Amino acid sequence: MFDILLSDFDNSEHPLYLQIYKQFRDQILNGIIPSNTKLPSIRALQLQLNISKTPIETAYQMLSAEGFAYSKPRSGYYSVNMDEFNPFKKKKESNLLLNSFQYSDLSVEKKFSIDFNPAAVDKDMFPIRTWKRMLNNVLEDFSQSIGQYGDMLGEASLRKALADYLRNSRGVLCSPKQIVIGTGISYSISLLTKLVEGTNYIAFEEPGFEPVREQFLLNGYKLIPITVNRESFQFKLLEKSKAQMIYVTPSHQFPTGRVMPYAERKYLLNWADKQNAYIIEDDYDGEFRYLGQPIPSLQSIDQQGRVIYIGTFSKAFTPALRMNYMILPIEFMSKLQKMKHSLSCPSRIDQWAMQAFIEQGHWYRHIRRMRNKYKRKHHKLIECIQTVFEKKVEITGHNAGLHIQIIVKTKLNAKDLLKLAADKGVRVYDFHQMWMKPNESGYPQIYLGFAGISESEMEKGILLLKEAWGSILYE
Amino acid sequence: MFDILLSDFDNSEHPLYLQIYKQFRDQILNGIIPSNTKLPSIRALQLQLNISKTPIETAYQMLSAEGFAYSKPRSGYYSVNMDEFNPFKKKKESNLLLNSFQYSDLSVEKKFSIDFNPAAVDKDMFPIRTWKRMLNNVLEDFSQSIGQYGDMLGEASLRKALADYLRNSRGVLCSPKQIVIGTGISYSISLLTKLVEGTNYIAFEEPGFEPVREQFLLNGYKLIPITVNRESFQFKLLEKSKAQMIYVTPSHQFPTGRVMPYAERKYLLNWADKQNAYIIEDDYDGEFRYLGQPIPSLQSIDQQGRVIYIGTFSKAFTPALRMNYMILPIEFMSKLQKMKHSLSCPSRIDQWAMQAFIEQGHWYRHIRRMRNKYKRKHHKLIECIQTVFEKKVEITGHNAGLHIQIIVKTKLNAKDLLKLAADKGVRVYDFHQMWMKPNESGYPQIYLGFAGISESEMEKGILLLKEAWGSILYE
DNA sequence: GGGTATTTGTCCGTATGTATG
DNA sequence: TCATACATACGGACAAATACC
Repeated sequence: MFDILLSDFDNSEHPLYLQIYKQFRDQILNGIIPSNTKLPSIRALQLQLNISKTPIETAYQMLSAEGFAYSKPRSGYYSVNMDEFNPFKKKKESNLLLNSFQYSDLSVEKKFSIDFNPAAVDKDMFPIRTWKRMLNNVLEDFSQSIGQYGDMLGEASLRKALADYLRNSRGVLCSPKQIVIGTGISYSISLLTKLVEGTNYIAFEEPGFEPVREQFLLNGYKLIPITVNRESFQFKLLEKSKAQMIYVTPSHQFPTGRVMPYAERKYLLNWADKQNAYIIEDDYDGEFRYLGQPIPSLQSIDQQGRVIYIGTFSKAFTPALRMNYMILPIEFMSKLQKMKHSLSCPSRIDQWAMQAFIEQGHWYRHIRRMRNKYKRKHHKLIECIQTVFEKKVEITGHNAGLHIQIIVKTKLNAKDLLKLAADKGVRVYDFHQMWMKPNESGYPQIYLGFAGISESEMEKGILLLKEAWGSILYE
Repeated sequence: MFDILLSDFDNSEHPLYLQIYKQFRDQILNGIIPSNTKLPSIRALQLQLNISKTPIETAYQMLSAEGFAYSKPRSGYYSVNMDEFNPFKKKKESNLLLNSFQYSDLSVEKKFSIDFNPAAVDKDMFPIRTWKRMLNNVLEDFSQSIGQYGDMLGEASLRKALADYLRNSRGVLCSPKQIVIGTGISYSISLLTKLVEGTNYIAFEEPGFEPVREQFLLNGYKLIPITVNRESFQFKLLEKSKAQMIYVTPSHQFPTGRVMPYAERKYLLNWADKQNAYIIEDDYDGEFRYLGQPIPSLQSIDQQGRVIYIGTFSKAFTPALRMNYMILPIEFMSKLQKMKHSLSCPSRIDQWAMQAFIEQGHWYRHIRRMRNKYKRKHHKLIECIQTVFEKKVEITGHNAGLHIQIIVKTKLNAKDLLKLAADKGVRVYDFHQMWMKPNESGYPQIYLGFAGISESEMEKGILLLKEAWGSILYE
C-alpha cells in the first residue's frame, strides 16, 4: 500500500526524513491515505526502505507535531482526517508585487534639490560620535537586563533623568512617575484617549497639527475647531463648546508659529479648572526660542493638574530615534498602571543611551549648540527672504521654532506657488492638510522649515523661489 | 515711576536683558504696572540705566512675544491686562513624589533569586559585539538620513530584507509593501483595530494572551471566548458567534503551548473565507520548534488573504529592542497609506541596524544558535522536572516555544503553589490573568519559562520547587 | 482468560560529513 | 587553520501495547 514511498526516493540531496515527511504529508492531504489509517510501522518502513529507523522516526514525529498524524504509543501512527483540503497552492500576486514595490521615500525626495521640510532637522548636528559611545557603553553596562521587557511606561532611570532635566532647564515640575516615554506624538495621543474617560469632544487648533487631529478622529473623538490667527485664539468658540479637552501648541503654534501670550495661558488654565477639562500642551519645539528664555509652559503655571505636557526628542535630537515623553496629571497614574501591559514604548537600549546622554550633561550641551545653530539659520533665512523679496512677502510667526510662515502677496493660491517652486526644484509647504476647513481668502500662506537645510542651500533656495515667483508678486 | 528697575541691578551675573525682562514681567504680573500702561521708551531706559539699547530692546521683544506687553509701532510698548493672576507658585506634591518614586521593576525582581519568567530571553545569547558593529556602521552610513522622519510603516529596506527572510526561511510569501514595522504587539493590534471597519466582535482564545485582549477591549471590541485545551479548539463556539475576526497563536498557543493541527488551520481559513472574517496569526515564538521544520503558518496556507500575520524580534533577538512586524492583506494597503502620518514605529537607526543584521546573514545564524540553545534548555528543563517530580507533575504543551505548562497533582490551587515557591525565592507563573473566566476545576496549571535562566539556575529552581511543594503532592 | 512472544513507539549512544567561528 | 558544533543517519535497549496460543 505504501510502496509509493519507494518512488522518487534517494536520488535527491534532501535528507531522508524530510522526503518521508513530505510524501506522507502530501498523501494525507490529498486523501490518498484516508483518515485514521494506520501508517506503516517504523520498523516495517525501515525494512522496506532499507534505512535506519531514525529518519522515519523523525518524520513521524513531525507529522504528529503538525497535526497530520497522531501516535498511539506502542500501537502505531495514524493519519488524521483532512478530506476536503487542497492546499499548498502558491499565491499568485506575491511575486508581481515584489517587483512593483516602490522605495517610496527615496523616489519622492529625489525630485527636489532643496527641501524646506519643516519636519527635518540638521543632520550634521547629530552627535554621531557621542551617541555611538553611549550605545556602546549601555550595551556593555546593561547587558544583564537585555533579556527582559522593561517598564512599559519607560525606563525608570530615564524618567528620573528627564524629570531632573525638565525641572532644572524648563521649570517643569514633575515626578518621574508621571512621565511616560513613548514612540511619538501619535502614540502619546492614542494612549491619552484610552486614559481619559467620557471625553468625546476635543477642541483643536484651526489650523492645527493634522497627524494629531487624525489620531483623535481614529479614536472616536469629535473635533471642535478653535480658530487661531496672528492676533487671537478664539476662546469664545471654546466656551460655547462641549469640549472637555483641548490640544494646543502654545510655545510655537503649529503651523502659524504664534506664541500663546501669558494671559491666554492663564485663561486656558482657568477654563480647564472650571470645566474639569484637560489641556494637552504639545511642546514639540519648546527648546527653540531665539529671544531669551522659553516662556513658562502651561504645565509649569498649572496649579490644578489640568495639563498634560508632551515633549519630544525628534526636534532637538533626531526624528530617527522616534522618542518622546508625556507628563500626566497624578490622577491618571493608577489607571495607567493597570494598562501598562498593553503599552509599547521605544527600545530600552535607546532609552538607556538617552539616560546616559542626559546624565552626563551631553543633552544640555547639545541643546545649547542646536539653539545657537538654529538661531543663526533662523536669522539667516529671514534675512535672505527680506533681502530677496523685500516687501513682497511678509514673515510671521518667527519668534521660535524650526519653521516660519510667510504670506506671499499674489493672486495665485498656495498650490500654484508650490508647483512653481517645485519646477525649480524647491520644495515648500502649504500645509493645507492642517486645516479642517480650508480657508482660501487672503494671500496664500507658505511654510518654510530651516532646520534641515544648510545656510548655502537656504540662500540658493530663496533665490530659486524668487525666480519661480518673481513675476507674479505684487509690490 | 520705573526707578525700581535700578534696584538689585547690575551686581548679578545674569544678562542685562533677562534682568530687565524679569523685573517688568513680575511687575506686570503683580499689578504694580497697571494694564495698558506705557512702558518707558527704549531710549529713556537706556539713559536711565546707562547701558546700550540692545538689552532693553531684547527684553521688550520678549515681553511682547510672551504676551506681557504689546508694541504700538512708533508709539511705545504697553503693558497688558493681567490683574487677577498670581502665578509662579511652585506645586506642592512634586518633591514628595520625587522621593517616593520606586524603581518598580528592580524592586520586584530582586525578591526572587530564580525567575522562570516566560517573557524573558537568554541575555547571554544577545550578540552584543555584532549588534554594536551594526549600529556603528549604520550611524556612519545613514548619517545623511538621520535628520528626517522615515516611512512610518517602517524603513523600506528593512521591509525588503524581512520579506526575503520570511520567504526563504518561513515559507511566508509577502511583498515588502504588506509589512508594517511596529513597536510591539499592542501597537500592531491597536493599528489593526483602526484598519478594520465595522468589526466589533473578536473571537479570542481562552485562555489567551491578556495584553492583546486588553488592547481589543481598549479599542472598543467585544470579546468572544473560544476555549482551548490540550485536545481541542472549540470551533462550535466560533461558528455560533458574531465574530468577524479571531486572534490565534497557532504555532504555540499562549499559554497552553498547544500546536494547532493542520486540519484546524484549514478549518479556520475556510471559516474566515466564508464569513469574510480575518484571522490574526500571532507567531510570537514561531522560530522555536524543536522537532524538524516549523509548521506551515496560517499565512502561508491562506489563499484568500484573510490572514494578518504578526511576528516579533522580542523572542529571538531581544525584547529590549521592542520591534515587531505585521503582514497585512493587500486590501488594507490603501487605507494604511492614508493614515501613515498618524503611526509611530521604532527607531530608524535600529531598523537600519536590523536590516544590515539580516542582510549580512547574522539573523539567520543567530536564529539557529538560539534554537539550539533553547532546544537544550528545553530538554534540560523537562528532564529536570521529570527526574525531580517523577509522575507528580505532568508536562504539557512542549513541542515548541519558550515556556512549558505543567499540571501539578495537588489539592492546593495555583495561587498557593506560587506562594510556596516564592517563599523559596522561586518565581513561577499561574497566568490567571490569561483567563477571562478563571476556571478552578482540575489540578492547577503552572507555567515555567526557560529562556531567561541558565541551566544551573534551572536545576536549582526545580529542586527548590520540590522543597516547596514536595509535601503537598499526590502520587 | 491468562501467559507469552511479538510488535511498536520511545529513548539513547554513536558515527560521519559539513558548516561555523 | 583547526577545533568544534551541528545535521543527519544508524542501531541498540526498553517497556508498553497487542496478538496469539
